[in-house]
Amino acid sequence: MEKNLKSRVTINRLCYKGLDIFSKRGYYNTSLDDILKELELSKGAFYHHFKSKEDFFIHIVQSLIVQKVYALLIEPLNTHDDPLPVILDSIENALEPNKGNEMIYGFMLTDFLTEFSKRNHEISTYLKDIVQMWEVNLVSLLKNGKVDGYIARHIDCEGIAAYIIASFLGIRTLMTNGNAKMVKYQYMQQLKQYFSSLKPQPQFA
Amino acid sequence: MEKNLKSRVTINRLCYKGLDIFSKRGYYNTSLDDILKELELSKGAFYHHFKSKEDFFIHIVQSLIVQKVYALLIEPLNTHDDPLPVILDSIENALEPNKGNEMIYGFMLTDFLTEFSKRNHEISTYLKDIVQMWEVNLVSLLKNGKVDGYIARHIDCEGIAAYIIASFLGIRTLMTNGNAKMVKYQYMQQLKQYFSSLKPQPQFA
DNA sequence: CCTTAAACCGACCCATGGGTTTGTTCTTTT
DNA sequence: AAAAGAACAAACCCATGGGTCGGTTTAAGG
Repeated sequence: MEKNLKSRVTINRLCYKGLDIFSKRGYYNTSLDDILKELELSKGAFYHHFKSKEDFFIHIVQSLIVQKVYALLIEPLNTHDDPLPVILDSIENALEPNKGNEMIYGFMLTDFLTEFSKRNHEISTYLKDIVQMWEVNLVSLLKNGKVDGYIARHIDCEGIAAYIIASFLGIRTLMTNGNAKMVKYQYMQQLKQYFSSLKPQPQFA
Repeated sequence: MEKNLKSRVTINRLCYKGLDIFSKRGYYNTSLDDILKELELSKGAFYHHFKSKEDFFIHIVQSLIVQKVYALLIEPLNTHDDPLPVILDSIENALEPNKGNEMIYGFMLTDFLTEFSKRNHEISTYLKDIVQMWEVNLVSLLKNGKVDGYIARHIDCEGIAAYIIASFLGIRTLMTNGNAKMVKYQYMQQLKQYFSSLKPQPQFA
């Protein structure tokens, strides 16, 4: 195989498998050997492509995770329709179990955020940036929605965004039991309920 | 000092300092020596009182953490008033920075839940039990509130509880930035907004 | 070809940290 | 007061895991 190509293939295999295992077992609870064994690669191979485990994970964050969050939670917001159903759909979709191999619900931003918040400031920053990117886009969409009359004028759009994000991050923690499906259903119902209170109230004048 | 008393004093010092440091730096990121050094105790002292680090933490959970959650989030629910303001108050209070020494916001249930969910099933169970205890009490209070006409009849009380818990757990993650105070304010505002949608709608008949 | 360097292997190094063991100092007990 | 055991000190053991290093294979270029 061509050298350059082979290199990229190996890097890709490492990143995908790394994200897979990291998101299942956690970053600090996963050794490099855990990943390398499954890929039948050696330490030498790894350290030829990455300068450290941390460097490796940052690479994963900035390629795979950013991309995933963007596709699931941000790109769908690029619309001029009523914001609330659009947000509901994107969240519903993001909490769906992966169609593919495993039952990883939604994605792993929450877990990583918590795991790194006390242990690695740099990685924390990258992760928080992703959340903030989501927040910015939520706020923007909501403000447009307010202009278009989909959302009551007295509502604080930044507050809504923070609340949506908080509940989304939190629901991941609750879904780690066996009752994930039920919890998700309850969550979506209440999110709808909350959203209903954000609409402009019908005028009786 | 009397032997028995001295023993209890040491155990208490270990547990309080342990919870303090664990909640700041995380369980797996804290070595026993980190704790023992601050207390000027030795490994021998520790392993005289506890059979392992895990055993130590379980002891902390079942004494200190349970007690803290109970005092902050469960005991206040023991009322027959309108549930919604009561819940609001208890959460507001639980997110308040500790009056005492440090700026630990609210408490650390979320962090520990996430940290152990993938690494220690037994401890996870104990922590989830605490959350469930909270949930049960929330549901109970909400159902009473429904009977008393404080909450609209068509609302799912289990859903409300799950949603409250999710958002509470999630807000902790967002509050780890510098803007904790602002985030908390936004969160409380939106929680109020959400709660307003749970009240029985005024009848125009 | 034959050199060169990228890609990779695997043994090794070493700091960390949970846990053990041996020994010492007290208090309690008889 | 002497034996016994609790409370602790501190040196030690050892598995784990990130990172290094010398060597080997393989593809690219002259």
